[in-house]
Amino acid sequence: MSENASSAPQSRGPADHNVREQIVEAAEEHFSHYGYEKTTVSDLAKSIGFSKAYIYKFFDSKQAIGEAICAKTLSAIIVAVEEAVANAPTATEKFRRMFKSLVSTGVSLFFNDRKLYDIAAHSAGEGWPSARAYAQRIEQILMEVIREGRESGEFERKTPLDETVNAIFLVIQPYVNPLLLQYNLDLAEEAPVQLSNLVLRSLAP
Amino acid sequence: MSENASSAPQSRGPADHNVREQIVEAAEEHFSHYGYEKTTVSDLAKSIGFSKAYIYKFFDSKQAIGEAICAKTLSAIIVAVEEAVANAPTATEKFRRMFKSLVSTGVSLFFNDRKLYDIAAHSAGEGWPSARAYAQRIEQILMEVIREGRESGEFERKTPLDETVNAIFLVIQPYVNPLLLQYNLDLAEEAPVQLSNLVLRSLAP
DNA sequence: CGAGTGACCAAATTTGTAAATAGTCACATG
DNA sequence: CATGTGACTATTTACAAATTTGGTCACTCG
Repeated sequence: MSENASSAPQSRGPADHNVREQIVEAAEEHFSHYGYEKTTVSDLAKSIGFSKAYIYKFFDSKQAIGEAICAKTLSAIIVAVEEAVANAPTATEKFRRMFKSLVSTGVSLFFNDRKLYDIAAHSAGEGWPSARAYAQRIEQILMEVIREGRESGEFERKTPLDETVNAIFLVIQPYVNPLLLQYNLDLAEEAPVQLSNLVLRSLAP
Repeated sequence: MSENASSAPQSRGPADHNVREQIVEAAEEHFSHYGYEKTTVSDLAKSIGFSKAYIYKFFDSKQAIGEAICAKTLSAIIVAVEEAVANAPTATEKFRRMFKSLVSTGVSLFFNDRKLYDIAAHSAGEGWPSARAYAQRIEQILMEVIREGRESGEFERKTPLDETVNAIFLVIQPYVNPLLLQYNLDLAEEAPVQLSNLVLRSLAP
């Protein structure tokens, strides 16, 4: 939603009409169908009726295309989380729903769009900008929730905010980071509940 | 230290003299040098002067040998943890040291004995008995520490013990499970401190 | 009978090589 | 000049043949 593909409309390569978007669309379809490795740049070019060389006028590399669709995938998760948080009455409940929706969206990505999940996991493993932005946004939302809870008196205020947020971020990391989630799938059901309880206990005034 | 290799001395295969031990010793050396996959059971046999077939009188499979040295590796970590816990005055401090020693021993295994670490990680990923026993023992020690803290009045007593232990186990899991630790190495320094603080806050009466 | 093995097999792994792919560039074309 | 491309190369990948390896068993030897 921020520095995504379709944003930055200013001339970046040659014409800006909509070729870049076409590439992204084709990539999204091919990647989610055949996976990142199995789709070639020529496939993408062919499917939008251009030559492979032209693609490189819009993206520096195949990986850059992967980045674009990875960013799209991850920001869909963020949107789900934002909605979940927005609909919650208290900070306590915001945290619970945030954690839960984060995990369940991730898990459903894993089972329903494995190919896209794999890209996201790879992205997280390599520290691509899309993954960094994702993690950063989550931390940001988390901080807003904690701050709200502190202001409303739900949470304690002694511990430095940064420290609290950082620690909680560490707790949820294994279920939120696509690279790690896949190794914790068997805990995806219980972890959000159990860990929310623990975290909220640690936040008690 | 419990149901390890060299225990169970009763006749298991043919003679019990010390062939089994020789195998384990040779395996430990070869595995840590060349890795599990790169050492063949013929290598092991040759290095102790027997034929490959004879090895199978003592172990059902190559994996069983891997299990044995994996169990040895993991129980070395447990020993370090037990010492750390034993030397701590309070339950609070026991928990801090337990977590810290668990991580630092694991990290040092990763950097100093990568080949052995890889076996442990594989073991954890496949749910081998050695890894299960390791996790179980950690949970057990954790429970003892929490119980002690509850009895001494350091920790709260309202939450069911099982639930508390389970949640804390989930928190430390990513830094304690060899399969996961390797993806969290960059956090190995801060995580034990930050998370200990959070957990102990959640345990406050 | 207990200690120990060579020979054997199916499955996995390595190896060598032909084919495919990411990425570049000089050049069309209107 | 803006839009677009075929042809080229260095590097990967895909694949089949050849080798190795995990595992078994009938057998020897004392």
